[in-house]
Amino acid sequence: MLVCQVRLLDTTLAYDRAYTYAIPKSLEDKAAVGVIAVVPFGKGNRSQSAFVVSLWQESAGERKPSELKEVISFPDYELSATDEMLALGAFISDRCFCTLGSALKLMLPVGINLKSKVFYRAVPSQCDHELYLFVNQKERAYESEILRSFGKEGLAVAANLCKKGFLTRHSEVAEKENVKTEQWVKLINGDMPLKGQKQQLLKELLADGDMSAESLGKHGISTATVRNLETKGVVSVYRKRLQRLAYNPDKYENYGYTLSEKQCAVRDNILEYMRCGKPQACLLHGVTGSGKTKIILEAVDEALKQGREAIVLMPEIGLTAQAVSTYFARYGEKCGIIHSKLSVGEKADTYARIRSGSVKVIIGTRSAVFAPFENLGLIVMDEEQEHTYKSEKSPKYHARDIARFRCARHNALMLLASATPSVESFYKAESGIYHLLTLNERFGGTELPSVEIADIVGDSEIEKGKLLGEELREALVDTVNKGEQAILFLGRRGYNSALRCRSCGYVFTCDRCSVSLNYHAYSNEESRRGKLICHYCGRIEDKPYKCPECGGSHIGYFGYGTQLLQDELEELLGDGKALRMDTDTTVAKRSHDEILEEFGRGEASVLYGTQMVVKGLDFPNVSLVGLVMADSVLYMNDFRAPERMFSLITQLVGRAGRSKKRGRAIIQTYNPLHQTLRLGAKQDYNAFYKSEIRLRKAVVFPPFCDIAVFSFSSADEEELNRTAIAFSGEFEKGAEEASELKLIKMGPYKEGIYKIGGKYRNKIIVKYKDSRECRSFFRRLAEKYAVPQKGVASLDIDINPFTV
DNA sequence: ATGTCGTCGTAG
DNA sequence: TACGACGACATC
Repeated sequence: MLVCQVRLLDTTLAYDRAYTYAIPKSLEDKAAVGVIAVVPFGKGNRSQSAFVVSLWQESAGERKPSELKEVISFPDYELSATDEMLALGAFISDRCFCTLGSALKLMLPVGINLKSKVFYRAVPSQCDHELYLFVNQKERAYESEILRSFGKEGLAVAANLCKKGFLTRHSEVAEKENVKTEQWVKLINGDMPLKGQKQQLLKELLADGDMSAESLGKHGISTATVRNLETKGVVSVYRKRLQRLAYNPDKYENYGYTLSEKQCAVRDNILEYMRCGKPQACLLHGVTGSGKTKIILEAVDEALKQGREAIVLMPEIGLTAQAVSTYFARYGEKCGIIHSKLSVGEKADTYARIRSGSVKVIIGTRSAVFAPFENLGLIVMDEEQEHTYKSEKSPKYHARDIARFRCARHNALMLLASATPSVESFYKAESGIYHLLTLNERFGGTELPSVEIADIVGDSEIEKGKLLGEELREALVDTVNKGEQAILFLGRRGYNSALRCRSCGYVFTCDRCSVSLNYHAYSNEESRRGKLICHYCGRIEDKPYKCPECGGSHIGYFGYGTQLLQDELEELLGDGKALRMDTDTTVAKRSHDEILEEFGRGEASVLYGTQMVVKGLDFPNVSLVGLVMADSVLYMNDFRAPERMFSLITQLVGRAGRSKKRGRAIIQTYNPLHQTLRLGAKQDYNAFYKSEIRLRKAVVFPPFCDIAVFSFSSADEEELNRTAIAFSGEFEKGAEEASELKLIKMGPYKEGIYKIGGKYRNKIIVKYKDSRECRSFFRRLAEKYAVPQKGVASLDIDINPFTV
């Protein structure tokens, strides 16, 4: 008897383990490790989808046949989990405390629906119940249809009718692969004389190659015309898997370059790592404009030359269209793209092209790290410090960890690249875990823009409540008059939790954590309302009446809107001169590009907005960049705030440094002496890193520890507190018993935004050093709490989150 | 999550 | 005595 173990795709942690099933004789030849199986599960034998993880022959006497259920089917998907996928899934579920199924689903080609569905069938009988007649009308009446037509009680009635024998209940796993095809038309006999105008046009169009029926439609050719010519034997119609190329390779120009001596040296190092046959990790620290992209291209070339594949990850594809075009120009058809804004069909196409071996290079965002290559030579992470590499949805994996795992398995190179590496990665490079390669020369002799820190304390415009201080206003007017362009960056919109003295700019910070205190104006909890709270140590202070620095009593929040800036810019420069780009204006897929193209054509003088304006955009006519309010970034309650500030300044400065003329960068702040700003202005990463790592070490933050955040949520506040306190107690007990793990627990704290979507949220923060023992301790807790149960708030675990 | 089974309470 | 509600329990 052939027997297999499977892991379910849809489970909760509580019952996430291997289950053993017998394989019926008729299915034996389809069984293999990694294939998807449909199995009956639970008392009701609901159909569930699962991956086969092991397979063996058992002699008949070994166990009673009744002990095992049988596999229902092995659906014919063109996919099966490789050993690597299964191992990676186990790795993810171990680190992220999620089920193996949810980890494996990350790697599943998109467009496959594996959800189990319940349906009813009518038993031929004399029953005139409304619901019976409804079910009797169709082959299968799905639970969802009954729910739609009869509401909730319909399901109860259905259960009743089953009991009485009028209906039978079944379940199935949807086995449809979501592959879309479209009609294409081919010219097969061009010599035949044609009369009609439309027919002539069709022939001409097809002379250059096949076309889809849809695009023929755009030329005014109806399906009737096509069908007519098909019957005459002039054209043939066939169905083709929809190929939706998000980017048309034709429109990209090849990008020629030569490497400097220094760049060659770095390149040679990288090639050496790629040729050594062992897994390697390397941090390429290159200042803006030092030619990192060229080096990455050479590394990709090497992977292809070795007959291996490469993945190049970018923080956000929509913002790096220029970079993407470089890859398309160079690798053409061998290049594919994966990111979250692609449609299901587009992703399925790309996966299919990877599987067929025609795509060797994948450019993409976080999820592209799972691209199903089987002979990887290289994984690049550009701008490796970016938070977009960490998933915000469970499983909350970090692409860097996945890259490390895959590179280890493929003896490949993990190449992290950045102008401002994360403190963690630079620390690893310094300690010799990663090879450190540095490019500190800008090529082409372009000069770094001058960076000016504009002190806005006492600025007459700012005191009037304006966002643009005297210096920045002047510079803007000057730039526009010269016919040049400017980019303005605003901090996060409408986020105003830090308190500031309006007279001297003093920001209220927690002296134990050197982060800003959060002012809780509208806390739901009496004891916190109107108080200043530190989210790291939990300390609570009364709202101060006067500034401890200057004694002034004008104390206010940070916070401003883009609208205000719009008004100011219009007043200053005239209507239609400023273009806004933020999440509100860029919900549509193409909108980014449209805005950027408009700006690129010079239709506006100023581009302003949040994060997106600072990403790798090259506009040679931009000679001024402004950071409207540095302080809002600096005092976000997060230990990574300085790191992000530094990175932000670097990127901003980079935007103004692309032209022949020397650019200017102006940073408005109430804290002109803040060290991060000063080092940022000087673009002295090494000094910044040194001071930052010293601080992290002193207060024990990553890389000197790991951080686990246990977040609870519940619609019932009482239940939330009960759970968090119970968990907290249990945690302390466990931590005491295993004191060698050196766990430091903080909290429970209320979440900064206490209520979201009707749910109250709480969290416990734990500092620890990752180890197998710690993970198994956490897992024990997770299995107990991260399971939906009545009277207990639900738990979510985030390991090393980006913001704490 | 989700079905089954057993216990308990209330109406008949 | 009978049926429904609710909680414990297990999921190959």
